[in-house]
Amino acid sequence: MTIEGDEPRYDPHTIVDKWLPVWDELHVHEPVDDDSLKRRYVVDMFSYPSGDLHMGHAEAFSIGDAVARYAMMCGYDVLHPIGWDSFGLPAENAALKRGQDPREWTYKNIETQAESFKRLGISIDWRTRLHTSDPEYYRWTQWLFLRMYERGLAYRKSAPVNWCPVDQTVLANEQVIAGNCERCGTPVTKRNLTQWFFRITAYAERLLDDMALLEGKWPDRVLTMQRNWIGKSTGAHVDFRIEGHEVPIRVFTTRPDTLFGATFFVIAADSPLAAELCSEDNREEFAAYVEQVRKATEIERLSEGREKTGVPLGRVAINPINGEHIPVFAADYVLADYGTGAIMAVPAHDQRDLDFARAFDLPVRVVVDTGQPDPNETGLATAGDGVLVNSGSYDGKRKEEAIPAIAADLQRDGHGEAAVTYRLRDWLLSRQRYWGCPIPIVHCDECGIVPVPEDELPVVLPEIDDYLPKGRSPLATAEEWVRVDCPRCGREARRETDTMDTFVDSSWYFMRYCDARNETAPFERELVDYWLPIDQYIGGVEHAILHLLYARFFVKVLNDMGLVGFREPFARLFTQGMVYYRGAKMSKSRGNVVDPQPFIERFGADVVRLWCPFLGPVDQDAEWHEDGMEGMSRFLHKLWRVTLAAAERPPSARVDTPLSRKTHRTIAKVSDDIGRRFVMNTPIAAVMELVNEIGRAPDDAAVRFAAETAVSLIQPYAPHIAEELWRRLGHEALWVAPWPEADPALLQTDTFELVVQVNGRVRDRMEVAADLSEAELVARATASPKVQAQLDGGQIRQTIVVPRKLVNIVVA
RNA sequence: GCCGGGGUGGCGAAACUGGUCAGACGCGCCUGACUUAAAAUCAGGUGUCCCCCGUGGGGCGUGCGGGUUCGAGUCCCGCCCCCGGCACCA
Repeated sequence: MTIEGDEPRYDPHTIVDKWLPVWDELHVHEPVDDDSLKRRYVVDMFSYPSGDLHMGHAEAFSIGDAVARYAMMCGYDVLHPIGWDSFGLPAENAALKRGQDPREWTYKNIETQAESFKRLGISIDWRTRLHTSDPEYYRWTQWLFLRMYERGLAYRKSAPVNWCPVDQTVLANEQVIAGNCERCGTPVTKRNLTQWFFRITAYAERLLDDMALLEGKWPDRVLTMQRNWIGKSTGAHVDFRIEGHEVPIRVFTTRPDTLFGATFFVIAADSPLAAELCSEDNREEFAAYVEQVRKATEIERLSEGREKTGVPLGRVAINPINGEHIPVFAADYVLADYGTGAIMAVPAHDQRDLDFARAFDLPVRVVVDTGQPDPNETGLATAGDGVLVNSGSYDGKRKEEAIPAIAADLQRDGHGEAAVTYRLRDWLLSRQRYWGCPIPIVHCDECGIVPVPEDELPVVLPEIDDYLPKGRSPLATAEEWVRVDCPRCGREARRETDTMDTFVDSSWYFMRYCDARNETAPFERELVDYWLPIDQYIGGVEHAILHLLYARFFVKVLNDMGLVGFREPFARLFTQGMVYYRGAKMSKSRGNVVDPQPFIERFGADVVRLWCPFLGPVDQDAEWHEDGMEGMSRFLHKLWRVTLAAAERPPSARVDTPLSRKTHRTIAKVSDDIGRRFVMNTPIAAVMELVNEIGRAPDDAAVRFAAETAVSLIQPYAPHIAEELWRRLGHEALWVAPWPEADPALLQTDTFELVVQVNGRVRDRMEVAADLSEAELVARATASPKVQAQLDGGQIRQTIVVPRKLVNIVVA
């Protein structure tokens, strides 16, 4: 298997077999943690072990590795870790389908994937390796949960929550995509359940504010998506007294200026408040309505243009600003968990309220004159600017003056105040499934909710026989595990049987990487502060508001706890597009995965690593195809050929030849593309161009230098062939070789091709000296016979000179 | 409906701040070399139409219609189509 000597042909496999063990043995991909070195922390979003890697992974990790290797060659001490997000539903579903233990299935897949990463030659520091389903890891997930609990950031409440009837578990809002379950696509329904939440809403403002730190460093669309998701709106809280009810009911409105136009009052039908307020006479009708609402899926409920429905509650609310009595309804167009779950309805100025008013024949009173036609006639609510009417002493005020004025008056009179509300809701973290991190809580009849003492962590996931989801956690069937002495009073108590959402596991893994084997803490602050924030985080757009928001929240909490010294985890984010195949996103669950392995066997890892990013701009979606991978293989053969030929030539010192100039331009282009622009297809194309030039100019004095440079520049993408060719060029290890630097003097040319235009159309081009003055350039241009022919005696009205580029002559 | 992204050759795509006849690089296709032949490999050509035997020359071309400019794929206005996100959030 020796590769010494002069094989005429490039054989990818012998090269991979030669260098992989060398890299491993010499630990070349582990940082040296030298304080004097500039450092880079490059993280690819970790993988979910639902099977072997597919081309989507291959693309993502090719990009990440190119960034990591480029940074290494630029002299950075690079930490490039790896791990697996190994808890989660698919393992459990697969286990059910095959009668296999979720553990076995998961860890087998992890091994397969790890092997694939190795075969691809990704520059990973394997010492960081972690799996979120290892007790050594989830012990600290539980520990963090308890710290959150102590701070009141983890709590239990009964609320209407999203329920997936197929997966038989609750879901966070972020996991409901257009009314469907994120994982299985089933329409989601609502249920009133007691569940665990993280108080992410307490951080809404800071999550929003700190986006200023990310501006320009994260893709705009991700920031926009997060901003929309948090959904801040400013307005006022207004308290309405309900006749025969002691406590006033508070509503939120963005339009306190329309308070005089409130002609009825609506409470979310599925909120406890509606049931509480319902009068005896209306109870039957109300119960039937709530039943109907509960059964509707989220998708039906949200569909636009749907008839407004609701029932009267037989109650009267009193408008605090004018004492007016208005009827109270329960309806499902008001959401129980946004704002206060109740609204004042102003049909003239809100389309939804107007639709309801027309369905129930309720009065519509215009209180802001916008100059638009009367909503009573058009059926269209008016929302624009205008002047207040029918509003007592506020008449004549403009909308924007009225909003603060009314809010201030409400506050003065104790009926409300200016307020801010967010669309973001608390993060529902408990799941009624087996394969997840157990929530470290004990329920005691005497003491209530009792946290598991720290020294008893981890609460190990018990082994059970039946994983089948039944609407309550399968953990409940592990009776011996559930039964436990209360840590506080010692009486018999029961363990919490819900497990955590996997997004909890993935909210802190990138910190654990820095201290993956720590047995006394989740990580040491010093180590984490050394590497984080992550310099470059790379992953799919699909996590724009799930993982990326949750992780930001976690880091802010840890920062408040003094466990880390930074507020944002990901200084720079790159989101690659998704890889599609046969019209759908490539994924195991859709059954349209393309396995890289056969291609690695046929063409070698380098070709696969080059081909994925070459498919198109990596930030955009791409349709997978393999026509062209062959061409990539041809390119490497050509690189091999021209480099071995160049290796025969004497070393080329700094010479000024066409090829050396091309080489320097290529260095500048590739460095800029990878380092600044973050594009991956064009640097590969640029190296191809250079290699073509080398092939065409085998006798150029700079040929050896050009070949050496091509080998260096391709290293981030094709490290194996690069390493081998580098040695054959007579050098030591490529991984310690510096990234080539472009010589500015050789980027510029002494002459350039001057383009001569007449009236904006190119008529001639000529090679001229670079140091000619503008006047001289114009003189040369006008002297051209072709230009003269075009001028045809006409008057020259203007000449435009673009330095080093063109002269444009404008004639009448 | 609202918010993003996009529409360029037979195909994937380049053109980064308006400036070298737009189309780099790769695929495909065509031609040639090698071969008895084919495959593989290598070299060259390849937007489109018109005049011309050819050399050469000219016109038209970046979803559609306008505009700004000496000059527009790039900027502005108005449309059409595709993809993604959000969607009764008061």
